[in-house]
Amino acid sequence: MEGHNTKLSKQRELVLQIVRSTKMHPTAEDVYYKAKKTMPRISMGTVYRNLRLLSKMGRIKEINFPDSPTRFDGDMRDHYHIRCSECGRIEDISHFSPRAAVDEIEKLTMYQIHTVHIKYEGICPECQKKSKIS
Amino acid sequence: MEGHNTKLSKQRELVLQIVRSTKMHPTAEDVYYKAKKTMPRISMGTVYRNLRLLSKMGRIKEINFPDSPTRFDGDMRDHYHIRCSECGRIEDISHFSPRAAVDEIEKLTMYQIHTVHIKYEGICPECQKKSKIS
DNA sequence: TTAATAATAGGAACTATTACTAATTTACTC
DNA sequence: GAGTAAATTAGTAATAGTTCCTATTATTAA
Repeated sequence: MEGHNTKLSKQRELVLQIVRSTKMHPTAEDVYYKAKKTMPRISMGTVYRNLRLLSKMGRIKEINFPDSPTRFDGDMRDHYHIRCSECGRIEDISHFSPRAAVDEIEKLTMYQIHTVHIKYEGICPECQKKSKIS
Repeated sequence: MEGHNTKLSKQRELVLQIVRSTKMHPTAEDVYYKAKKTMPRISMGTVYRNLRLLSKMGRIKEINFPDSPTRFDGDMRDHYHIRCSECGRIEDISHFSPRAAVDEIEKLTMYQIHTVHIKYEGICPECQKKSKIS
């Protein structure tokens, strides 16, 4: 996997810059239309491929909420997200650790929270064994 | 929205029972094939529609991880999920509050955790206003 | 029992995403 | 710098997951 200093193709650079320069948590489509303003011939496939790669490179984050397309976030600092189940907007939550009580987050954001999703991702014991062997 | 005591159609009842009777966090497809064993003529559309409805009724939960189809969980008790990024399996985490340190969860599960997703869902201030007016 | 309502099976349609391919760009070597 | 290999692209076709549509069937209420 390429490091943070690897030179990126023009298209990849543009995609990264677009995702980084907004707090709107854009979808792939959003990124595509913004990119077209600078590079009218860029293709959707290129946008998707680069979003995927940048995400694997650890330079942007994917945000998946149910029933909506994947969104992307260029802010790699530790923070969480809150979505309005009515209008679908996604906003950042900062300055609070995951330990913050839901009450506190409600006060901070003025949202009426009804669901908390907490998910961990990692490598399970069996797969850890497998990768040691191979 | 119907309550917990509303009588469900046979198909809806079956879908609910299948999701409840496993800890495998099945996909819609999984549910469909299990359902066919009891009701060979049940259709995919029916399975999807009922999963969606049951989820909206608050009788089952949806689990969305990136790059994989939606999974369903009939266990409505407070608990969290952990996915292996290698093999994709999803397991439950119980007995720990969201406050549990990642370290503790690693010890408990033997996973090597590399990502924590925390998401809140609720209704934003603007939408709260809107629903008061209408 | 009839009329209204809800739910179904089956299949078509849709949306988000990925895969394919020929052409282009970039990087590497002499 | 020219030649060659490797990476990336644009454009398009294909796919997977999910939702929608329609005619039919089941359920409920009067």
